[in-house]
Amino acid sequence: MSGDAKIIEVLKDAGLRPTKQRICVGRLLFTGKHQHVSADRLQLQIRELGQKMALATIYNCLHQFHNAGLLKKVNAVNDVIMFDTNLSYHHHFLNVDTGELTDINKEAVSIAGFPSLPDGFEALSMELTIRVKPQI
Amino acid sequence: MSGDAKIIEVLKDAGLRPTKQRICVGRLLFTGKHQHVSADRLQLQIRELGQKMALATIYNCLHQFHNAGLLKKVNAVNDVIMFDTNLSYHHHFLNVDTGELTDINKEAVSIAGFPSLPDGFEALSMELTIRVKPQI
DNA sequence: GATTACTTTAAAACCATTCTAAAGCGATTG
DNA sequence: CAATCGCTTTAGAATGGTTTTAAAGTAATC
Repeated sequence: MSGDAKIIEVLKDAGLRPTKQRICVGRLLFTGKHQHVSADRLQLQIRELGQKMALATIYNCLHQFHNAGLLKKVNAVNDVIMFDTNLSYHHHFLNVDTGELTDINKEAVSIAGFPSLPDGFEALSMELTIRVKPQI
Repeated sequence: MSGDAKIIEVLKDAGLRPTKQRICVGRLLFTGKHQHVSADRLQLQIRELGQKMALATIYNCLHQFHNAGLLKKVNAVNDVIMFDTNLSYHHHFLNVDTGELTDINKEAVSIAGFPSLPDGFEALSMELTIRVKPQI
C-alpha cells in the first residue's frame, strides 16, 4: 500500500485522522486525474470495490475534505451536491441531461471587467456554467 | 382590475388558462420590476395579501410559466429552486449567507472567447455567478 | 346548462442530505 | 502493551424542498 502513504500524509497535513474510510475515499479522489463527484456516485464506486460505507460517512468525508481545502464545492446540479478535485479557478460545462460536469479549458474563456460589488460585500468566488445538451 | 387584463392576456398568449391562482401569481411576478423568487417566498407574499394557495399550485405555476418562457430558472441556491423574471442574458451575485440573488449589470462584465463545446453538444445557456458575502 | 378537460388541493410520497446516539477505533499515556 | 480518551463511523430516523396522487373544483365548449 505504498499509494496509501501519500494519502495518509495528505490527511494528516489537513488535520484529519487517517481512518480506513477517509483513506478509501481519498484513494478514489486523489488519483491525479481531476473529477467531479457526488456522495452517491462515490458510494457506488466503493461498492464496486467490494467495500461498504455509510452514506453519512461519505458526506462527512466530502465536507471535511472541503473544509480542509482538498476539494472545491461546485454548483449543485439537479439537487445534488458536487465536489471538484480541481482546486484551481476554472469553469464548467454542465450536461443538463445527465448532470455531468466537464472542466472548461482555462485559456478558452476570459472574463473581462469585474463588476463592482454591492456595498459592504466581498467576493468569495466566481464560476461560469455553460449548460449543454447532446445535439439531436 | 384593469391590471389583471394584461396578465390574463399574457397567460392566454402562453396557452395557459387564466385561473384565479395563475393570475394571482402573475400579478406578483410581472410587476415590471425584475425579481428572483422561490415557491416558498411567493407563498409568504400571497399570505400577506390575505390569500391562500397550496404550495403545489405555486410550484405548478412557476414551472408552467417557465415552460412558457415567462420565467428563467436560475441555479438553485441552498437547495432552493429560484426563478428570475429577467429573461435577458445576464449574470448574478449570490449572497451565500441569505441565498439572495442580484443581477449584475450587463455592461459590467463581458465573457471573451467562447470555448469549443464537447463533440456532439450544443449550448443552451451560460451564466456567471459571483458568490459574495457581507464584509466583516 | 351540461359536459369535458384542465386545475387545484391536501396529504402522502420522495429523495438528497443531515442528525442522533450508540458502538467502534485511533492515538496517547504510562 | 493495556487502559483510557476523544474523535469517527454507523444505521436509522429526521428534515425540508419538491413532486405525486387522487379527489374535488372550475374554466371553456357546445
